[in-house]
Amino acid sequence: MVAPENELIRARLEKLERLRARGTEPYPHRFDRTHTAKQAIAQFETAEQKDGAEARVEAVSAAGRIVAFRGMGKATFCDLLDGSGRLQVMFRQNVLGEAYEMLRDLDLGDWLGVDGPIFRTRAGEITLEVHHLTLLCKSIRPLPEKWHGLTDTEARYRQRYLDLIANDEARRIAVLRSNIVRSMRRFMDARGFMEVETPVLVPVAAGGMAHPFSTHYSALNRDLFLRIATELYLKRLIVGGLEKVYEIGKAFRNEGVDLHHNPEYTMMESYESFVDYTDVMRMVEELVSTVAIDVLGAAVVNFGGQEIDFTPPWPRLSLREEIKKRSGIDFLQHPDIESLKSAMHEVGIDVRQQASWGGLLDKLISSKVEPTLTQPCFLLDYPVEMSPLAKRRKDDDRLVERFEGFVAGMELCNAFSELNDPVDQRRRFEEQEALRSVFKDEEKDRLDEDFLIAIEHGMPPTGGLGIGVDRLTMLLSGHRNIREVVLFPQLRSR
RNA sequence: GGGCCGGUAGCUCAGCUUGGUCAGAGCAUCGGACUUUUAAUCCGAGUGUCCAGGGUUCGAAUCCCUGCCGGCCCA
Repeated sequence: MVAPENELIRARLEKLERLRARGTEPYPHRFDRTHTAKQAIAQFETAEQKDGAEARVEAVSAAGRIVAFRGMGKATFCDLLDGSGRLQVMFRQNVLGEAYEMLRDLDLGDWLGVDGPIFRTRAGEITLEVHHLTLLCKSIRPLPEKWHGLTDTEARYRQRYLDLIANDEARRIAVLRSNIVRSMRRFMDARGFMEVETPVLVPVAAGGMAHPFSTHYSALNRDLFLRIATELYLKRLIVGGLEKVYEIGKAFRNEGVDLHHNPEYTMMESYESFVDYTDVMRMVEELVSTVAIDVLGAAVVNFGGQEIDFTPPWPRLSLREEIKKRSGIDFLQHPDIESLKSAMHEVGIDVRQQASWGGLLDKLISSKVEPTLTQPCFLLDYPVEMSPLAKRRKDDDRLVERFEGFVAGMELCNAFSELNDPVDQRRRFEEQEALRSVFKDEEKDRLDEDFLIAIEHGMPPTGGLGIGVDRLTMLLSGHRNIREVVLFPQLRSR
């Protein structure tokens, strides 16, 4: 039993009992709907084009939540909200007779099924004239205010259903995100990739540099981690000969929450045999522009007042050159920690938090280069220290064939020509393990012995990619805050 | 982790500077009128853990301290 915690709920519970007393079932099992709001309106508009003012569409049945209620005595107007949008419906006493009385016990928030013809009112709104109404669900808790809606950020995140009811933008983002994911799948499938699923619960949180969540599997009495990447499992499949695979799924990072980070986030990773990172670059720019056109109808989007154009090709920028251009520092000239640290200090970067060479360079990139990358572009050729899974360049073994895609100052994706030399891979993992024991506060990749055994069997040349679905949704929806594109973002418990 | 801002009715907010008719408004709700309204309108009514706990005071939504939750900025 719901406690009648206040006047508003008590009043609704009374109505609920009144409805039951009059023989109305407030929670029926099903309803036959012929039209969504959008379809009903579209069909009427089509009829109007043919018949003009005489237009009428008969026998429509629609269903939705009452989100506005305008009673005028013997006539009443309601707005019903369904998954497609709003539909105004009109009730008249002389049409409904006894059934009109039910309106007294309806409230904003109730779900209603209605049947009747569609017409256009004097005020010009396409409206369903209700000949028969069915209560589909009685709501006993009041909705947010109709005009200002729900603006409290915390309530919008904690009770996303209210946000979805009250705010068109919340619905738009949810639908957009779904369309983006569908479009990505279609793109990958069309290119001959197969979608696979790999474990979320893993014995080693490898394949990236992040602090993992840990858990315990009771049946096997074994500690496990939530994956931080799908990379190493997908590459095992490449070893197995699946050639072109991708996975869209959650990865987890046991780290802080900010504008661009949620502890669980969605990535698409893909691996393609026989290609290198230049092929992956072409795929990424095509993927993103195709998805943009698919979901928005254009490859140009407005993001925070700036026009961002995803049309390929995106500029390929050398990481080394960009850093030099923005800070004057050539990282190849500073191969040791102290030298790099003092060079960074000289250009005004706070280097107190970073201890390792890779950590410092990462900071240099994020403070001097990333903010300048507004239009889509790729940064190429990272130092081997920060990229233990990528293949070295043929012309310089201090650098690897790796790129990251940036848009609006935000990292969108990360990709490389995958390292398939098992001896070098083992050495790189060992270096990461060594770095981690020295720099305990910094995340380094972890050695995954099973993965090493896999690639010792031979992995073909492979181009791999990881692209953030949340980030892409932010870019295409125009929101800077990841919490706007995640339906249920992580919050502190209350 | 640091700084700043916020938390008052179901929702959106005012009140806090200057402690004392300050428990307020609009929407929503309740009662009444109204058969083409659309933030419907008109008449009348009731809203409450003022985030929590402690302190100062004759007296605290208001001042002080601590905590919780959220936002923004920085690290």
